[in-house]
Amino acid sequence: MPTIKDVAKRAGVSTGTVSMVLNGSISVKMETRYRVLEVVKEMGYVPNQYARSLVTHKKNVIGVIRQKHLSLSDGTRSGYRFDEVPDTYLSDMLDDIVHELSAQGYSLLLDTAAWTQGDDAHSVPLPAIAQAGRIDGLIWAGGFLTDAQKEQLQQLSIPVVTVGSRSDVFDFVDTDPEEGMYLMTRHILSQGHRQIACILGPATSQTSARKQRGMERALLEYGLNLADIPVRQSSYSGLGGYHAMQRIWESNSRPTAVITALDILAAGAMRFLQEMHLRIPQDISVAGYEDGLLAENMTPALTTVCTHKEKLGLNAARILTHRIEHPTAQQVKLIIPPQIIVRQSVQPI
Amino acid sequence: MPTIKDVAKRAGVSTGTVSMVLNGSISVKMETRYRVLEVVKEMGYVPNQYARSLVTHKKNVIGVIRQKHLSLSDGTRSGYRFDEVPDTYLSDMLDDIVHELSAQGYSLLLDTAAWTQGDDAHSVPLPAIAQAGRIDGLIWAGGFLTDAQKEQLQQLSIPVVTVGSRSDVFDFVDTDPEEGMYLMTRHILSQGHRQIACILGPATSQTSARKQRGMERALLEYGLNLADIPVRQSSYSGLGGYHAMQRIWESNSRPTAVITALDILAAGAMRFLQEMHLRIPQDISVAGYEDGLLAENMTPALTTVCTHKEKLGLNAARILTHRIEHPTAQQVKLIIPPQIIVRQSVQPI
DNA sequence: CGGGATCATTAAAACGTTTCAATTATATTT
DNA sequence: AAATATAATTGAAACGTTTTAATGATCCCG
Repeated sequence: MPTIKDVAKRAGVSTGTVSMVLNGSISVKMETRYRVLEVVKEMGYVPNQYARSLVTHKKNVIGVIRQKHLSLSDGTRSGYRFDEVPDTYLSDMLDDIVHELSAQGYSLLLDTAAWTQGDDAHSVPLPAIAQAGRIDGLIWAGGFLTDAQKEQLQQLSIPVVTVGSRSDVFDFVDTDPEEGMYLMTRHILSQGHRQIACILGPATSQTSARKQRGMERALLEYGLNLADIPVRQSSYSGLGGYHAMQRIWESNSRPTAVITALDILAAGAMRFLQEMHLRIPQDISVAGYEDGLLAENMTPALTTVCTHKEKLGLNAARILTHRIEHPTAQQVKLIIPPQIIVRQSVQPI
Repeated sequence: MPTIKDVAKRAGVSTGTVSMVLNGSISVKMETRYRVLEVVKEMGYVPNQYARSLVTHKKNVIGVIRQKHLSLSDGTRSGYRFDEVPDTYLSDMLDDIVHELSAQGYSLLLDTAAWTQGDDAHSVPLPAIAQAGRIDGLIWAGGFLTDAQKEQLQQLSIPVVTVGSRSDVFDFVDTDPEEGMYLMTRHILSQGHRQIACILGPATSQTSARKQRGMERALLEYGLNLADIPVRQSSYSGLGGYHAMQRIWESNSRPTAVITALDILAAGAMRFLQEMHLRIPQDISVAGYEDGLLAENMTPALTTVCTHKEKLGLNAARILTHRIEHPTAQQVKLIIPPQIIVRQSVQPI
């Protein structure tokens, strides 16, 4: 692997000159510029990023941290503590983040902050990628930040953007769960449904709580009260949705529409309902939330709320690189509006 | 951000000593060791990885490249060229790769090799992460390697492991599409089905071709011939599956079982069949392939082939780190056996 | 043709580590 | 107590870049 010295020697110039050629400095004669470029190509020389960043303090790397909430009890993916961000969340955005960042000349260092149920927020160190000045900026896709985490991140003194949760100090881009659920509930109500049931996420989920608020708002507009309709909480899994629906059913509620906090909950609920020989949507309507792969491919196709996750990723990347160049700009707070996607699982009564 | 010099000065020793303490060298007095460690903690010193790697040539970073096949024609995700690896492929493994690597002290640099339909394999450079000695090893999740790509990778002269495709020079871990499809076809046949239809992936997909071979093998064992049953090719999407099923139907085939090359194709096919008012599995059985989120959450739950993608990721990481420590060991060829997952969408005739 | 300007190039320091030969401190033996 | 062996520490070079002050060319104009 040739170094800049090899190139310099072969081209008969100093390393400084080579460096200037490669960094596009203006004051180098055309003639030598071409000669150097020639040699560079010939030897297949590529500058060593690490050596470079040692002197420039520019790393051209940004870090992405997702947080994973491991439940001590079962070790499966279903047990969350603060599960703002279901597992698929980051995966969907990663593509766009990578793409946007690499277009801007950044590479992406990925790590997971594992978080076990017993852990005190203080005792969880940031992943190694955030340490030791390896990155120019950080995308935090780890859900709600505890105070301890916030402080840790601030001490890195690099730009941070939070995606999928909000922050009072960092730039963020987030969805709007309250609004999304408000829209969906209103949609259902506008179709004439009044006997409504609801399956939310686990009690610890902030997102779920926000969705509940949105739902309540819509209900009130129609003169209904959240307290009057059956609401069940469930872990974010198909089975959870199934059981939640079962419990609703066994409490003798006979809703004409079920609103869920996630597509996968809707899928579980639908399974139960179909086992009860109900037809969807003729006998009962079911709504999802998220608009992932599941929603458009199941039968009947799911009427759901699209959160536009691709936009989250893209924007997080853009905001971050912008912030790196403008460290003192005002905090950016971007909220991507949700959108109702009407498919087949919801029908007027 | 304190450097090793700061620590050395404060602890009243030389930088060499601090370095030795931190790297666990044996010949340093307990007393000074403690003093140094004290100061390190006190100042929150973390060694600069890049400076370190400059001298040790150890980067503690491994690269992951996924390949993305953009179709010029439509720009959507449905148009692949060599779509060995559907988009979700890497996402599912990434979790395990990250986890395993970080357990071994490595970080993960992620990049995408975008590949547009017009491109000549020669003209596509490797992503930046692979260049300039930034990584100790590379996980290639990019599908089938062209000769040009193979050569490029070899020139990096770092260990490479290929996941989801096989190679004659690099270590690889792969699924066994032929075997999986063989098992599924046999399963279907053993349930008494003889009128079978099949929906494969696009013609350019090597994986799909391998599945076809497996299917053929099973058919032959039962005295059937691939030529006698309706086979359609489709892009890997729900809509593709839908249309493929439609074409089969309109050719007046009336199979009792449909075998598909991917869960999402099965989902599309099922939608069409349900629109024809057929009940699954009572009237017709449908089998998937992959066992992703979709399979277990749709209704009826999909009988499918599990490819154990988590194992792919985990093993790719392990093989790579092992190879880094034993550069001369024999080529590792790991094939993860597929497994039939019986759910509800297939029923004896 | 001499003398400033301007342009092009270089040499050396700096970035933050590790490593190793050389040095100094400490323990052991006679 | 001197001589030797061993343990602990240091100083400086090296890794591959960029950057800047200084030097060396080249140009233009009177």
